[in-house]
Amino acid sequence: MISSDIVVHIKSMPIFKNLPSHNMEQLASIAIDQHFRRGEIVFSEGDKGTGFYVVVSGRVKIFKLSFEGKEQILHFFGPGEPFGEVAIFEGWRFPAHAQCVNDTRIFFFPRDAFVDLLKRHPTLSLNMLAILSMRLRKFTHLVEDLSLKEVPGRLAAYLLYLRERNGGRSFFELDISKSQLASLLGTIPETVSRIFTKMNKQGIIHSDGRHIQILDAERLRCLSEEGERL
Amino acid sequence: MISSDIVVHIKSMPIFKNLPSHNMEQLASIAIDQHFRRGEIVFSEGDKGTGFYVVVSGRVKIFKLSFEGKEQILHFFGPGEPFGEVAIFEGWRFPAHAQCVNDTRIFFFPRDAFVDLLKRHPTLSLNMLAILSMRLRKFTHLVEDLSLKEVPGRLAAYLLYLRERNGGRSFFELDISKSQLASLLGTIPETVSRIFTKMNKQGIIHSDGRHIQILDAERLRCLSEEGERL
DNA sequence: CGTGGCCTTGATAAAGTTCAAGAGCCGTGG
DNA sequence: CCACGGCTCTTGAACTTTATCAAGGCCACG
Repeated sequence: MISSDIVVHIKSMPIFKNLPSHNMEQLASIAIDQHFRRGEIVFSEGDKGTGFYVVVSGRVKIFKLSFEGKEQILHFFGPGEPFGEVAIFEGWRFPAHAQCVNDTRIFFFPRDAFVDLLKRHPTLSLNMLAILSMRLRKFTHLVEDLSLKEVPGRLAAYLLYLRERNGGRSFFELDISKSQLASLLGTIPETVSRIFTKMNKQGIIHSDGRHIQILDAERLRCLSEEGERL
Repeated sequence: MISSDIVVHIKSMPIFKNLPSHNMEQLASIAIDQHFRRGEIVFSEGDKGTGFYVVVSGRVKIFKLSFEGKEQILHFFGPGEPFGEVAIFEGWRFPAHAQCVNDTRIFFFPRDAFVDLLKRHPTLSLNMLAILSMRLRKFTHLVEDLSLKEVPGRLAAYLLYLRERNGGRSFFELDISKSQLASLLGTIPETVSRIFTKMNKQGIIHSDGRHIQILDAERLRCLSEEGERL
């Protein structure tokens, strides 16, 4: 007897959208319910991947580390988002680290049972293809940012993204610490701090701790899209 | 009557590996044979994608441009390699530009017919998933390089990669111009040139034009993996 | 033999990182 | 309730890396 709780969660996951109900139950029967504390590692770069994960609640960050310990965050994943799929289709080893940012609940789907299901359900494959495509698109953006924009431009883009994610409201909260933000933007906390200060002084934003208010969205757009200088 | 030439090429493409023969013919019947001159654009960022492409011969580069015109190359694709797939599974628009580096022959596969085939052939879906996964892995590397390594480290990594690709021989040729190499490494030709000069002076490599000989592979490894300085 | 492309080299400037110090904040425990 | 230690964040100054600008060399091709 499968916990109906698990089925309910699975039904709400975009990756399993449009699947017939009995498949949801199959999935529930292979899912392994896992709980992690804030800071715990789900997997490390190079680990063998024997399946993939979907976040139920909480948040996971995927990141790379340099020799000196500098961190580059590749993604944050929240409820409903899958991660670790690359290792099941190709290469077998995880290309980066995964760590829980909060206390987090995760379903783990073992590879073989899942691939079986994929073979029998084209819908599921197409969902998966769409997810990987979306991720590729995101990476394309990240590469563009890292190589073609300077840090103020990346920060500006991120603030505009946050505004969008908050329904277009110009007043919102940072959902991550500034150090994590630095790591996401491919820089260090000091640099982020200095840029925040400058943006405040120039009246582009008003920020206090994690509270951000965008005062001059047009200016942010110029910074992010046209390489304008601070 | 389908040109048997097309079928032959399709059969040799990894993406269609393990497909039954009659599907190869179906594919051949929907493939559109295209020819481009060196320098021609296949598609531009933002264009609507109505299908995807596979290189038959020649070479295509996928890249992003900054406002000031700086170029970041994301991939080079050669014979047998598909590109432009992201737009058919998600988002509809190409996230980057595609341009032919040489005179190039390409097969174009229209979206709908291809998705049809995907739905009926799990093998094809799994091939596709593997390809997208490989690409994600490559991007992970690219992001790591751009954000976590300095330019000498990236160049070192690229030289070691070239050596590997040449069956481990320490003497080989650059397959792209140094300007293109700069663009691939996320920097500018001047910087690449200076680093080559330094590596030569330090006896790490011996290079003359496009001919490269690796003299101290261990040193290259340190540069690329341990952040050692030139 | 001249012209255009690509590559090299040097001087200079900008952006970002490192190092170091200190401010603000919060939960714990005396 | 206050003091303490441990965070994260901020700020300043020196330094490193890389980009920019400018000039000149090399070579292939017409």
